[in-house]
Amino acid sequence: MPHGYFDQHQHSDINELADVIGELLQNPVTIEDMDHRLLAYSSHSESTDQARWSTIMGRRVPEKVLTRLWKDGVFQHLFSQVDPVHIPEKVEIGLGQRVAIAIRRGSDILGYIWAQEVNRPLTSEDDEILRQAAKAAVPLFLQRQGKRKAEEGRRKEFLWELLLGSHRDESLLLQKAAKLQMEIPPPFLISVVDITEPQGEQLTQLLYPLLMRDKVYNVTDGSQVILLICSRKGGQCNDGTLLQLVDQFMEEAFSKIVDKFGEENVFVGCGRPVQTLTDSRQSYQEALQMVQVKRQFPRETRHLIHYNKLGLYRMLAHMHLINDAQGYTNEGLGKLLAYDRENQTNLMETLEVFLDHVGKVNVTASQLHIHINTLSYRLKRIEEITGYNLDDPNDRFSLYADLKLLKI
Amino acid sequence: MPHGYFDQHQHSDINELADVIGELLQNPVTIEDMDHRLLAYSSHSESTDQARWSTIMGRRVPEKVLTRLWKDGVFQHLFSQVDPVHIPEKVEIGLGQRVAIAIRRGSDILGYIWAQEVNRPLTSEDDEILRQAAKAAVPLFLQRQGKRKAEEGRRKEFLWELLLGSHRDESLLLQKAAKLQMEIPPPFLISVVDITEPQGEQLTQLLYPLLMRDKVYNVTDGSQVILLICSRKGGQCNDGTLLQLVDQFMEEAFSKIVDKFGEENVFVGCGRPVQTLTDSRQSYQEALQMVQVKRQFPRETRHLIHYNKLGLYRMLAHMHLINDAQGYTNEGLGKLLAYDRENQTNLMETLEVFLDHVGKVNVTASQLHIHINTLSYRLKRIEEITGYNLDDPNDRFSLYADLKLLKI
DNA sequence: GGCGTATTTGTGAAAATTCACAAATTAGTC
DNA sequence: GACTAATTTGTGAATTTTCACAAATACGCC
Repeated sequence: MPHGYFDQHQHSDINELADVIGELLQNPVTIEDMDHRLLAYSSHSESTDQARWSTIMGRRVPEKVLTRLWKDGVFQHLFSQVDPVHIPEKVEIGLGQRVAIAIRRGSDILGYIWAQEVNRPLTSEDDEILRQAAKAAVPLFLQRQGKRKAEEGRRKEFLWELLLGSHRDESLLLQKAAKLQMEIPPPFLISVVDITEPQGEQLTQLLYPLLMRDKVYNVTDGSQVILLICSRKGGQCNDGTLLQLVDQFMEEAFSKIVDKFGEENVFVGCGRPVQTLTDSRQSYQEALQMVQVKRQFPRETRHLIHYNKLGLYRMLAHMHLINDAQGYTNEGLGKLLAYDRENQTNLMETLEVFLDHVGKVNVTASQLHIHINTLSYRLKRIEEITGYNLDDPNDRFSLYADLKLLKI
Repeated sequence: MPHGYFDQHQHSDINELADVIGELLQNPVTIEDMDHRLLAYSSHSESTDQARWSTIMGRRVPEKVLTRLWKDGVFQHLFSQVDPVHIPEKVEIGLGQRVAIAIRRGSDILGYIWAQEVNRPLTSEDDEILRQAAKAAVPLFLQRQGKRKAEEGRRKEFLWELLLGSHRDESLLLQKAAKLQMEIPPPFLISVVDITEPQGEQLTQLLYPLLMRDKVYNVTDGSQVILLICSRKGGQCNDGTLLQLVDQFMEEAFSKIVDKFGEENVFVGCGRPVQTLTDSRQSYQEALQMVQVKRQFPRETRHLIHYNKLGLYRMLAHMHLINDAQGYTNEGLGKLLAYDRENQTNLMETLEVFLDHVGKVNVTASQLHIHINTLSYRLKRIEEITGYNLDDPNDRFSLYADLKLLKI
């Protein structure tokens, strides 16, 4: 019957626990939460490896190490079993030989304990120590989680306040943010991720690793997840680098979500970068507008992420209103539509594909599965019927805009 | 000393005068105003030619006859001399041999008297009769002109009312129009002709023959002439045929004006066709907007006449407002502008010419007098600097629109 | 002056576009 | 079924576009 290593006292401090484990194993120990942020590390040992050093300095496991361990299937092991996992040395990422165990409650993983093997190799006896250590850590994690939950609630409340309120007093908002320990160095922006079918909560879970890695705050609203994104290193970040960062973030996030839900169900939009918390609302509105536009024009706006590059689609709603007010209709397109209806042709589609491919005939023809001469014939026909000249930039613009407007 | 043929009585009626001349000359006589509208014709004679017959039936000299007489220099003769002009037969236009004289007061020409030579040839004695007849006609013309002036004044007043007032009661307007004998069968439209330098009055004079031929009412406002244009045959005219008619009218008018003042000084715009007098204002506003836009974008809108085909330029002012309100700027173009400034390049111009020629590289290159590979290099550079993709329709339209917006 | 970078021009080959013309196909009408 | 008109596809040649690569030129900087 095994010894009860952690029976004597309830550990009130997680660092204390780390020290106790370290002493028992006679090796350096670190404890991380589920997002690999450093929670505690044993203090007594002097010798360590590059990976542990970086983790402590950065208060988080380096990305490089994490991705490598993912690739090597270490985490998959940790997820699927209760026992410690022995990991051989991986020189390329500065990771010495070590043992890891997941801290779990039921099927949930709360965090990890890592033990190096620098002073002595770890035996199966040590595995038992780690098993018990993982159990002993659970109450500490739950306690921590409780605090965090409450704080998260207040943070989310504040985020909604930023998104919806129309504020005047920037300094008041800054104070609130500071009280909630939310660092939001400008510039930042608001992004909306909208999924047709699943609940936002599921989405958040999916994105969780990403949300943690970059400086992102989030709230959920029905099928939407709303993100506030800023750079970790505030000072050196201008609008351009923020957009780059978001691009990168979205690329990863998007592929994850699309894998799960299918591209046609996912809509992502970002408002413009803003400098003040007061302007959060503006950025949020823009992100919302983007999502709406992308639902209406999924194909045309598929590759768009940033509000500033919405181009025509930024104007479309306004143009629709103006046209309504003026009683404007594009007579050429009207005639074309009538012609299509009367003759069961599809000149309208032909025109749209043509315009969507900036007038490249071979691309258009192959897209429509027609002979290139057929296309050329149809285009001539379209010019005759509409009275527009496809070689005139303004006529092209009119047709493109009015064509898209017809879809509203 | 010559006989005073018309001394005995003041002719109160112009038809009476025509009959007296006809009897003296023993030949058919017609009297026309300066615009060749029939005012009177002698009644006694039975034999006549095709030209006279058409003139009487159409209450105006046929266009065919007029243009031929212009070409043959007959009118030039009539303008430059006080004596009658003898005109040989012109079979092709059904014009028999005749004599014509201008009715003048000082240097102004008020109208014409025509005498055919069907019953007997006209001698120099008859020329004297015509000279005296022309003199005798002057008071009748002045009297007529006086009436017309007053009526014209009331008509112009009414036109301004249509253009500027915001009316509710269509039937009231119709009544007024009827009282002024202004037939305005719908559809009609308002057009504005704007000349940079000369006074509108001069312009009206230049256009006078055209104004008379088609159903056009006009008023002058500073450097602008405002026209209300409708079809003579109201019932059969729909919007499309009206636009065609206007095209034709403008083609002729435009060439006349451009010949005189140079293309860069002339701006013509037409509002949309409307069905009710109440809507005149709308059409007028559109015509005004067109003229304004054409001043701002003379090259781009040179060939545009109808409001409905303004395309992008119809939206530009609105878009400008929206952008201002949103604080939107096209960052790509901003970068390009900065780049041009720092490196004394002209990528901006390159881009504009490229877009103005719907992406045809050879046209663009020749327009810019550069090698085609230079152009291709610059375009690649433009894409790099702006971050826009010239093969993306939305990007293209954004650049096109925002480029033109920069000029406002 | 020399150096490196940005820009322009040249060459040539593959691919795409334009155009005219002919043949085949389709659809509607009598 | 035969006829007509509209549409589609095919062929071929002249022109244009695209692309890669090399050489020449321009410009700022040390």
